Amino acid sequence: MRIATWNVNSVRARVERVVAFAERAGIDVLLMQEIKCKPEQFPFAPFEDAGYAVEVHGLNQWNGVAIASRLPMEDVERSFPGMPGFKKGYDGDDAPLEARAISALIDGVRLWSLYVPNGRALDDPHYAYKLTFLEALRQYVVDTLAADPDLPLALTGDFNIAPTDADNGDPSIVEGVTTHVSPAERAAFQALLDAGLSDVVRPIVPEGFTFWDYKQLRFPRDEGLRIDFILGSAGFADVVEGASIERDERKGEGPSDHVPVVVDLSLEEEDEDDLPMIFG
DNA sequence: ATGACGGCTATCAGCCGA
Repeated sequence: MRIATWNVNSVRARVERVVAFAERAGIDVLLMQEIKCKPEQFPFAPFEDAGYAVEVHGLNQWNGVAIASRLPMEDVERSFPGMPGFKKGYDGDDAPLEARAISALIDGVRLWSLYVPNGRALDDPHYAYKLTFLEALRQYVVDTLAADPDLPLALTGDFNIAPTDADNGDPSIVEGVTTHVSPAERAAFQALLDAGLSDVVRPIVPEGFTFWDYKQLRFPRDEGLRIDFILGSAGFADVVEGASIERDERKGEGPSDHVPVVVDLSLEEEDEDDLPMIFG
């Protein structure tokens, strides 16, 4: 099974690019973030024509997550237990939820497509929301793995954190000045790992960014950030047999500012591509 | 070229993104 996570920065603006990539790369499950639309606005037809069913969680023009799969999706969940909400003028507990998390069980693997809040600025309420969101996510992982320690579980998506200095090549992102690199954000990311997850891509792809700002020639200068991850439980990491960061998807006409991150899993059931061509 | 930001709507200005 080949999965990919991708912040597409509006699925309507580049649906042809997104579906073409999924087909060309042989993606079985595409976990999308920032679809920027409601379900009734989602361009289902190009996905369905390519053999993908799609589960969508979108409330308005902001955020939005979806999963396109050509394998059966079971037990779809929207938002994770304990996920906080956010809205200007509301405080803490009664703020409505945003569309930042969707999950499905596919071939026994619990996959999440997550769009972690940006944070905006260190003194912005959105920054506190980001840290609360990450702590709730950590608690979800702890509870889920306590109930089922062997579960193949993966958190995929845009975490909006550059965990190490090597993950920050953008000179406008500075510790003490901007979000994405603060000690508190990095500690929250580390706490997810301490809860029983590991970055399954980094051991295979040790270098490289997943995002380059549209501004300031960031891509040609390779001044990007590594902020999109696939974090897997032990039961997930054990079946990872390959990974890639699809840097070429930042090139050409109308790219997203993020590129896909891909992982290959070796699951017993799925061997069609490896069998000899006995039927011609 | 990988080249100076792009997507959205309560649109032609303002918000959001990282």
